Amino acid sequence: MLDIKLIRENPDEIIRRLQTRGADFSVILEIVKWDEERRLLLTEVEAKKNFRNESSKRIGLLKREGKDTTDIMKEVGEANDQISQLDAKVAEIEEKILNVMNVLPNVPRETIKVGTSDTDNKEVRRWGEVRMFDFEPKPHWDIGTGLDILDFERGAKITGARFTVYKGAGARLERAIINFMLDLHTTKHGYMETLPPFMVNAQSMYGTGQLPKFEEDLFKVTPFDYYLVPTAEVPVTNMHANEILALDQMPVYYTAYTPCFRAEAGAAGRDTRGIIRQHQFNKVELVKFTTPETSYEELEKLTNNAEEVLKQLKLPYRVVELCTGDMGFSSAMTYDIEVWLPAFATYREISSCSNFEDFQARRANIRFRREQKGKPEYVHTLNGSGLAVGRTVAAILENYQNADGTVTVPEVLRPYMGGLEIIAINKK
RNA sequence: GCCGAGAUAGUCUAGCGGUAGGGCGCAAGCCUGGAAAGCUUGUGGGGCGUCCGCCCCUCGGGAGUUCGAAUCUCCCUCUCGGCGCCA
Repeated sequence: MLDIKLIRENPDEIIRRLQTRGADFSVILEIVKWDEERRLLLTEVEAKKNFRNESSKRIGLLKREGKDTTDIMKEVGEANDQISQLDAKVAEIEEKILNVMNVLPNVPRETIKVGTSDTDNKEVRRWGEVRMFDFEPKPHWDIGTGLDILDFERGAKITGARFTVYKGAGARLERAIINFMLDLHTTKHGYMETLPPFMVNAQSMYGTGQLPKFEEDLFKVTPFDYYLVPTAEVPVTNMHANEILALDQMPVYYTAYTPCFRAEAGAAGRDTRGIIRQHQFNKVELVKFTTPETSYEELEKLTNNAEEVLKQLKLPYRVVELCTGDMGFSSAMTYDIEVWLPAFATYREISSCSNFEDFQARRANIRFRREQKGKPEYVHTLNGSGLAVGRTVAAILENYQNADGTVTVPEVLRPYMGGLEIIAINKK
């Protein structure tokens, strides 16, 4: 949610910056008109309410004295009719404003490169040596089925397309990665581990910006008003909804493992093979609540924390800064971390780290106080994947594959795999 | 799922048809050599305004009754206790 005061004061500036996302936002000018109309009506109806309050007090006094109140009650009755009409008009305008405000994306930070798609993204840095194979590297789905650690057919049988069964060392590898990431972030990077609900209510989805605009991307748990989480960002950010944080407890760092559920509406035909794009996948998420003046510094640190996972796994990656046209709805600035996948011969997104500034905080009403008596201000919220677990498995299978079809286990994961060094075909 | 009790400002609590009172916390002022204590004032959201102020809203959410609702009626949500079911 954008600040209506900013829109009121500088509509042209807001329009200009929003339009770098590649859509038309002249509706902002409508909002400004409605907002002015709303305030005029408010002044009018509040004067009438003042009359009603004063009159009601007098009626009380007059009745106590046993005097006649017929005339004044008639006046209040008329005022009441006008009040209910004006109130209805105000509510109508407010709804109109809110309906538009709810689907307005965040304003990109001033420094973000203007562009229309991922081809305009700016590469910030690269890390690691891309491995040269002396054999033809196989895609992770061939490696996974060859070792019988990924079972796509049974996943489809049990549930449907884009669901996969992990078996034996594959299941253990997934679990090992989760534990490794959580341990790294909690012991080295200062995050508090949380294990939130995997379903949230509509209010929480609104708070982080998934609703009302992106309902078709979510799994709804009928007949409840609950949704399966598409990312731990939703439950963890909403942990502090409607709260006022104390300055001395900030910045707040949380990490959380959750499965993520995405309908992937509109993704038909893309990444249909393998585990790159699933309806259900695991992710370890990093979430921060910061003051406005430190949020961009915290974004750098958060991104570095996610990169550290890839460094320790010795997986080559690059970091790109998303252009205005490629950024998510709620974000003001986003870094994507892309891991090298040999079979695709390209870098693929494995983490997305964003600063939402006060966009989510305003929707979810998350504030902090600088001083005991000070006015509450909105916090800045940030999050990033640290990392997507399924895609990490895919990256390990492809980058660590051997000519005989086996896969070497990255050193840092071996303690989590009972010392296993090589994943060979499942014996049972 | 059933029965009961609750939800009041940062926090605790009173009020149960006349427009939110008190305690604590916090802040400012007075007092003081300085503090504590004490006393006074303030404490959420919004609107209007020549910055002095004025007004509206807010008692879990919504609808209704009334000149007037924290208070009465109905619906819903959540919390706590008991019973039932259950990994």
